[in-house]
Amino acid sequence: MQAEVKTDSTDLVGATIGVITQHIRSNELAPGDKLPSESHLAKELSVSRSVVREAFRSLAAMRLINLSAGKRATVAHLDHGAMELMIRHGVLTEQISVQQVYDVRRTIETRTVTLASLRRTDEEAERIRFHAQQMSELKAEAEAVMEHDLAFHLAIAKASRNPVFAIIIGAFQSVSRESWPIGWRIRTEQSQKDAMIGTHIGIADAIAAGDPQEASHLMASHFDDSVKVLLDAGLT
Amino acid sequence: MQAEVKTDSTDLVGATIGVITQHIRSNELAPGDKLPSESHLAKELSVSRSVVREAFRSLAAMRLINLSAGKRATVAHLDHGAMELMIRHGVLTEQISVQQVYDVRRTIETRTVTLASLRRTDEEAERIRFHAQQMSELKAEAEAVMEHDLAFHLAIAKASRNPVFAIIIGAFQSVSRESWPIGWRIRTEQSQKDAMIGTHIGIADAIAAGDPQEASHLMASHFDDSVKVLLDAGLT
DNA sequence: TCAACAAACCTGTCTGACAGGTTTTGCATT
DNA sequence: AATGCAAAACCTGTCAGACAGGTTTGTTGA
Repeated sequence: MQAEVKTDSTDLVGATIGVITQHIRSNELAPGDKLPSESHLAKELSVSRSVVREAFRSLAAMRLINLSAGKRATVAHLDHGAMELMIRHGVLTEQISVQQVYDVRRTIETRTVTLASLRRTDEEAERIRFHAQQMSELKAEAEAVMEHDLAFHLAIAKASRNPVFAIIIGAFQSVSRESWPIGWRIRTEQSQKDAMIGTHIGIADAIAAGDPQEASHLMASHFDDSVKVLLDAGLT
Repeated sequence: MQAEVKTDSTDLVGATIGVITQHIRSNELAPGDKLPSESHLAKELSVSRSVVREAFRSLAAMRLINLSAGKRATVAHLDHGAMELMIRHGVLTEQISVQQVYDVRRTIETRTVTLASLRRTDEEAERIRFHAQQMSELKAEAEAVMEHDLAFHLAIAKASRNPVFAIIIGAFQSVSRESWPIGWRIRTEQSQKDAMIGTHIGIADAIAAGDPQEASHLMASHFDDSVKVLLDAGLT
């Protein structure tokens, strides 16, 4: 930890953020490790506690650290929360379209499903199949189907054993949660809904069977279909 | 804008963040549009200015809004800054490996290069080729080669016309900037460096020629090679 | 030894203040 | 009436001090 914040910097908070991240780096802090208290840092850097607080808040917003009342701030585990808000903001302000999100998902998920087929543990395969089956069993309740659908895709991303994929897929959840009901409603025939759920079960089977080609092929079809459905719904 | 923050919420700042994002949404604010002033919001929500300030800071950390002294806060354009810090943090705390980042890049960039081949304007093709050529011309200066390499990949992502791809690729830059020199040093023979630069020029040509298959094939090879090189360097 | 309690510490929030930077207002001049 | 400029109003960045809770730690008494 440096003794002082650069005084020439016109941005005290920014400089303080730098000191803190540097502190994490140079002390090789791991998730869960504690950071110095606000007042301690404030004294050490000769800035007011407000400045340190705002720096902490910024880092917490990006989910780099966790804050909670009374306790010291700790280094955070990787989390998709910040990116989720970012993507949501992009869609909200019309800088990103839902179609574009789906294209990214298709690109990534044909990969995660391939990796998951190769690397999944039995528990992971079981978990993935569980969500697909729940979609089938609860098909009368749209909300429940959606949640299991989202959980299904996230479980596959996690089984890919690459946390970056899991973060990105997780970040899309909030957007997916808004577009999903539209896709469900457009599939007016029960057969269409069954087909969609069937694809999920097929993917789960392929992953369990360790068949990456079949799995990625089904995943690609699934997304092609979803994109088509959303286009039919007039969602750009 | 609501008149009051939920008082039962134990997290005033969190609630305030919610009110602000809701304000952006319900007023359909676009990038550049102004937000209310801190004191105005504080009065309206019956909280202190500190709370509003910390909420603003949080949003600014995620690059959802821009702050600058004296001016009002504005809605921000999409930006990869927040995600960049997030990924960096993940690598720093050893929750993500460089290899994993490269796998994600490979997955995404074989797609962006395909899209770029199909959608690029002439200017974009020109810009992409420019960076590849600069890599060749400045091959004595590692630093310059690296910057043009990074710019090359980002230019392709932008030419894909999907901002989400550009954000993700942009977010990896800070990590790439640290691993790149290692890959450069491992390529001890000049012929290896030339081959690597040659691949970039080949990709630029394929994009200019509108040949997505050749482009994505070359990009895949490029990443296979890079991953191999980093593995040789002992980078997990 | 162990459990309850108190002290020390920490974060969350509030108030009030002041130094600059920015925008608006209104007046004076053309 | 239009224009240019200076003052006023507004805004953010930072600071100091205060107090209500929640958390941790250490001490004391059973």
